[in-house]
Amino acid sequence: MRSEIRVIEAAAVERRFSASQIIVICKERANRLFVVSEGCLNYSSVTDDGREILLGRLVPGDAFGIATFLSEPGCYLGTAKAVCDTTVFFWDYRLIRQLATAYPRLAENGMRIALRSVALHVERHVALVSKSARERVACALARLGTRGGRVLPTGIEVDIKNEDLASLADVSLFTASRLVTLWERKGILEKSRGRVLIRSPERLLAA
Amino acid sequence: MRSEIRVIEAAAVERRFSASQIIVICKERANRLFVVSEGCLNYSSVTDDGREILLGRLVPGDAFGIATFLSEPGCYLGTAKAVCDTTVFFWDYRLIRQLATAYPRLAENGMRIALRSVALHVERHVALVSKSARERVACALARLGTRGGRVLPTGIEVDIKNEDLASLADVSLFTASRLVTLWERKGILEKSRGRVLIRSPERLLAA
DNA sequence: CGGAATCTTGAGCGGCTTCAAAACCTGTGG
DNA sequence: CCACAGGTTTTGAAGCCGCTCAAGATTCCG
Repeated sequence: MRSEIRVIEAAAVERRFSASQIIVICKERANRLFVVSEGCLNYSSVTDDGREILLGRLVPGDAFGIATFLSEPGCYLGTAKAVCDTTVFFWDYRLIRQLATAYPRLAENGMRIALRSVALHVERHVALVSKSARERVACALARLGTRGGRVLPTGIEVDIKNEDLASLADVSLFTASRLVTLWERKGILEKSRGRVLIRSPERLLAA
Repeated sequence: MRSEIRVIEAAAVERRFSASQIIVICKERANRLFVVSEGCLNYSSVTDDGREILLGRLVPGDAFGIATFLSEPGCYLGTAKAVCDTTVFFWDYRLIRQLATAYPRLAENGMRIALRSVALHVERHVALVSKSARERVACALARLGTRGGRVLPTGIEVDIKNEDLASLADVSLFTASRLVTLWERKGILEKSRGRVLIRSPERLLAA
């Protein structure tokens, strides 16, 4: 089991992407499995009229390209774009299939990731239908903080533009901006271009 | 391969549910894998304030309880309730785990189902954010027609209440009703209590 | 310094939702 | 066979949340 991991790790290729570089494109054939190692990236789909919809923010430990586990490979469900300098590991399709048959626990992990993804989407859907814009933005910010936020003595720092935050919470850029400045006035957080410092996650969610 | 299917089928238990009976409950431990054999059922989650959100309409061939494929079993993501008289096959957790290790193709099918589910949720999410209520209801109705609709000489018949249609399209009951009566006036469909007869799916989607 | 991103702020409006009430359909039991 | 009760559907009127649009302010970087 320990040795399994060593073999799989040894087979990985490491690649570095700089900010705003694109790693995979939505709807293209999924011929690689990726795992984020460092940095973070936006995973997004697009509407018919070309607007970008953030499906999620991927941080170290997150994977995409799970469709590589299937015998007839599917497609990437989103476009992955590096937010900051980011390194990923990847495995080619053939390789993943071999490893997955050799080590069934690998395939099971893929399944676990896929199911968690379904659960997240269901949760987001329910929130979108039943919660207010304010709650959704607060929740999105808080989640960004707990996943991939830098812990500073003064609070939790997150790299996010208002536009991306808006898309994550399914809200217009303007309402996101208004909410953030409102919270800043209340001292719940501090905002600067492309970054948010969350001083009090509790008060954020309580609002 | 042929024999695999026979073994798996032989291990299944068949069960009949009558209309509006509940088969599994949201968030309970997933200790069975189900496949719909006949009839149809609603798969739904709930909001904090108790409103029901339809995640999907399951028809023969559809499965739920995929979390049984994991070594530590997860939960059902929704409550399954029979819409009409419905029969399902199911396998207990232990059994599925044994079958899945004996026949890797079974586990792969589970993965395929999970990934399709993610894709469907992404599609619905994008539609919810970018399309109008009218388009979403039309699309939901059309999908109901192509999956599990009865083909009649005069059109495609679907068993659906306005309330359920509304929830599937993420629209209030009232706007769903208004749209359906509008389309009825135009001759695109006919509505009666709990049933819709789609005369022209093309004109429905074109609207 | 200039230009490009990003962010703020205000005003107006519109698509849906909400609420209320009435009409309708369907099966049930007297 | 009729009346009634339950669930379902229709319709209207009112209102609001969040979006759109426009313009300006701010920050960043080459």
